[in-house]
Amino acid sequence: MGNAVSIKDLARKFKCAPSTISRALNDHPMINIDTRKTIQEYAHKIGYQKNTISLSLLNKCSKTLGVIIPSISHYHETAIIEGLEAILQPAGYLLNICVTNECHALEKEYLNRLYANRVDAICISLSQETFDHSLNEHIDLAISRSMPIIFMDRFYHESDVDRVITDDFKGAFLATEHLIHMGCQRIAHLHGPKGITVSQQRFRGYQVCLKKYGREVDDELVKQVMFSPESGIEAAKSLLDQEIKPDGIFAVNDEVCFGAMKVIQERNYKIPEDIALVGFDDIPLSAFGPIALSSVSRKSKKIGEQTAHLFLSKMNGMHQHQQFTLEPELIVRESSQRNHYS
Amino acid sequence: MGNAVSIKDLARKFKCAPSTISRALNDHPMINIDTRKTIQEYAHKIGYQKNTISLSLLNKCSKTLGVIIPSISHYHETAIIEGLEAILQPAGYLLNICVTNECHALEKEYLNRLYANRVDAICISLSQETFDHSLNEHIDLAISRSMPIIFMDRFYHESDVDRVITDDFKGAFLATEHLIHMGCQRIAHLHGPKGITVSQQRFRGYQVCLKKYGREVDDELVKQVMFSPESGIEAAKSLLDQEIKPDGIFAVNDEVCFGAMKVIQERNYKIPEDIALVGFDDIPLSAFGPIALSSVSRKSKKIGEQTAHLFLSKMNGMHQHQQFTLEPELIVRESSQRNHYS
DNA sequence: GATTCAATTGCAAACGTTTGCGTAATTTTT
DNA sequence: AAAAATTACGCAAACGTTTGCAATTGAATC
Repeated sequence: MGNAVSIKDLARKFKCAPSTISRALNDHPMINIDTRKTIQEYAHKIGYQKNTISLSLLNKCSKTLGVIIPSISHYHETAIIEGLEAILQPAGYLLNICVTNECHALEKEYLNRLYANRVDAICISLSQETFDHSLNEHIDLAISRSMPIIFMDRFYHESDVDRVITDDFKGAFLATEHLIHMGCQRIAHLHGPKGITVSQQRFRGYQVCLKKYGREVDDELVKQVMFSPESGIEAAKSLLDQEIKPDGIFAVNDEVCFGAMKVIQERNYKIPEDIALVGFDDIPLSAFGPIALSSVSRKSKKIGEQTAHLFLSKMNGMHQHQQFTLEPELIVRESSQRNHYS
Repeated sequence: MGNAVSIKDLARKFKCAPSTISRALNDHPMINIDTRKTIQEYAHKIGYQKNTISLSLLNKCSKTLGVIIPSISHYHETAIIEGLEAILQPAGYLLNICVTNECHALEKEYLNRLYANRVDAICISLSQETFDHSLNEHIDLAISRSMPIIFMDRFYHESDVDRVITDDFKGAFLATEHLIHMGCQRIAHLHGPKGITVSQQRFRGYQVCLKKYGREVDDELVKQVMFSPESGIEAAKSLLDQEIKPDGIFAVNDEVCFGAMKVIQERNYKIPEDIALVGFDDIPLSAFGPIALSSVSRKSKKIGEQTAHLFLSKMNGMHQHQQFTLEPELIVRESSQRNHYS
């Protein structure tokens, strides 16, 4: 890559100053129309392409957005990326995507590397380790360097930050309420990793809904899981091994729910008659499994789009912090649709 | 981002030349040990971080890899990204990820934008449109600009390029052979989009295997699909509406297979007794659906890792083109495991 | 006390591009 | 024909960093 043709090369070729070439290529008004045409044609012919690195240096603007996410293996994250790209590609931006695997050290390292590269802003969904140990110096450092930070999903500051999140509380509330409406008496919850905001909010939605309908929150019906089907399997087994078995399960996400579904079917319970199921995230496959899964859609792509818009507004000089909370939507399918209404 | 502290600011502060600061920060041997220490400590204190954009300009090396993929919503692509990151993060690289949505114009645009940003190389999996219309001038342009291009999965040049692919032919062969061993007599194939290499190779593996075992390839048992469950549903319906119904299906990928599975269950055929199923890609959920899906794993993460190694070797001066073909592996689960062996 | 040597530091160019200002050449106006 | 205005281009600095070479300093040697 050391032999790319530059504006200086063109200047030599045309025996003129680099500035003339620059003006010709940028359709500057104060340039002779013939020289402009000649230069443009020649530049196009030999495949000249502006080196945007020098522009980044000059303009202190790299036309690049840094994205730090804990994982990229779930629908939610990829949909966010799709949403970001849908808005930012037409705006001329590129995305630097960094996956932390829930590791704080990596998050810190990436944050620094993105700053070194002077990306125009960083969108971040915090890692679990960052949460668990309330580690936030790296974020504070980035902010003190006046790097714009936009939180997606997982944030820790209560105010004074830009963020785009889903109303997980409401989503969980809707899911639980739906199970109540379907006549479920003993609604279990598969609770996500503790430190993470989304897990907490979903659990809270579940709790508050039960209380609103006069139900007790039974600790035996709340199991801790990771965001994986394996974990859902374990938790479901433990639920079904208990004396008090659930007749409805609200899981922290769809992967967990798939795991639970497998166990339930293996033990010959019927879905949704014996046990109704509702997941979270509305992953594409949830509609196409042998039993279509009910799920709370958190409009993942929209999170990306909204984040992109927030970012663009910041680039346009909006200095006030903005916080968006998107509305989730309950999608009812076979796994929870009963004819029995209470 | 216009107020970042630079080496010049430090030079002013210490009343010395920028070069002294540079040498101090880089542990240059010819620098007084005390000044070095003082400068380093102060730089760390105020959070100075080298601007790598200027380094990119100077060294003609951006420590960034461009990645162009047709989609990011499937396991395969995200696993590739994980593989790339696993190797390239420790090596100090960042990834510019661009999703084309199978659109040629976008692919061309991104290719150009990545070149403008002077990424160190571009890994690309070609879009379907690029295939369908054999559009390759944009690739040729990039190559003529001496931008290193590494193909993943979907390529078009037969030689003289760097590439990392899976042996799709072999994977399809293994899947088909397995269905034959399971006693299937009428093995259908859900054939992916025509122009795409992987679809063609998988179809060829299916064909060659059938012929090897003395079976006819029945056109009625080969249905065209897109890479989606919806498409799998349609194709399965059309298969089951025919007079000659299959007793085994090899699908071009797992999503399609999930769609087919749904139809098969709705029509009360038993899996695997009436119809055995094998998919491709071994997506994580395939093991955890109510019926665990047999599938050909194409070691998606390994593709990313191998691509990363190929890239690094190119960065280290390896100029010869390298081509890697990874071995797929058949994972047998419930959906095809019969007790009947032929 | 003059010379040599080593240890530090400064200078300036380079990477590729843009842009304000100056200037030459050409045209228009008086 | 002289003055003014216009047109088109060049010069040089700037963005932040590195690095070969020159320069300075101080100490050691003759």
